[in-house]
Amino acid sequence: MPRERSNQLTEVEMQVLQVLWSKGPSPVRVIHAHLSELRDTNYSTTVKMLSVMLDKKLVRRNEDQRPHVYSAVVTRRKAQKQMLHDLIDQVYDGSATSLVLQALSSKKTSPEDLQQIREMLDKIQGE
Amino acid sequence: MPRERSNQLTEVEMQVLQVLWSKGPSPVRVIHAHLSELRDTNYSTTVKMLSVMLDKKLVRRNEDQRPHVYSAVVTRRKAQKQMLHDLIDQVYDGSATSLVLQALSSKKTSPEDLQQIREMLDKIQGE
DNA sequence: TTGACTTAGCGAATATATTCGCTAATATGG
DNA sequence: CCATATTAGCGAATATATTCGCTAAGTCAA
Repeated sequence: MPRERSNQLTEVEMQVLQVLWSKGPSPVRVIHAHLSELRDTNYSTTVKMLSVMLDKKLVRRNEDQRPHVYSAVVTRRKAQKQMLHDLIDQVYDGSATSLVLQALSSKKTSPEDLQQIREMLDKIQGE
Repeated sequence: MPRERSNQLTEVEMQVLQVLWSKGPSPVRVIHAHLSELRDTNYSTTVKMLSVMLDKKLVRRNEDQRPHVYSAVVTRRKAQKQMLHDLIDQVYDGSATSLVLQALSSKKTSPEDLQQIREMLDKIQGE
C-alpha cells in the first residue's frame, strides 16, 4: 500500500512531454513515432500512456480534429522550474548556489554562455 | 510488464539517503527516527526499505556492530552530479547554461554567493 | 457500400514500489 | 538465567507503472 502518488514525473511521462515540447501539439501517431526512438514501445502502449497522462492532467487533447491532438498542459519552462526547485530542495539542501557552482564546474560552457551568465549576475545585482 | 527498473531514485530512497548524508552512518533506529519526520512511516517499513536499498546497492551496512550500521554507497556530491546531469539532459536539452540562468533568476542569491559564482566564472575563463 | 486501414479505448497481465504484521534472533537488566 | 525489549527479516498485501491484445469505431479510396 504505497504512499500517495508522488508528483514526480516518471521516465515515460518525461519522454512524452519531451516530444510534445519539441514537436508541439501532435496526434498519437506522431508522438509514438518520436517516442519509439527513445524507447522500444508499442502503439497501444503509447495510446494508453497518453490516456493515463490525460487523467493526471499532464496533457490535454483536442477532439475536434479527427486524429485527436494532444498537447502538454505545462510549458517546458514551468516543468523546468518545478524540477529545478525540487532538485535544489531535495538534494542541494536548498542552496541554488551550490547547484550553480557544480553545474558550471562540470560542464563545458562556451564563452558566449559565460558572458550571458555574467550579464545575468549583473542584472541581479542591479548594476 | 513495465520496462527495466528506471535508475532514478524514488522519493523514499531519496529521503533515506538524505538522512544518511546528513547524519552519517547510522543504525535503522536512528534512520527511522529522522525519516519519520519526513514521512509517516512504520519501523518495519524502514527496515524493509533499507533491505531493498541494500539489494539495489544504494546503501551498504556493517554487520560487525550489533545494531547494524547503514551508510550511503554514493556520496552526496556524486548523487548531485548524476541528478544534475540527468536533469540537464532530459529537461534542459543538454544546456547547462539555461539551467544556470534559470536557477539564478528564480532564487534569491546573497551577494556573497554571487561573488562566489563570479569567481568560478573567472576560474573557468582562466583569468 | 464495402473492405482495408487507422484510431480509440478497455481491461487484464505483470513489474516495481511501499507497507506492515508476525516471527525469530539477539541483547540486556535484574 | 529469565523476562522483556530491541533488532532483523520474510512474505503477503496493495498501490502505482507499464505493457499490449483485442474490439469497436471511424476514415477513406475504389
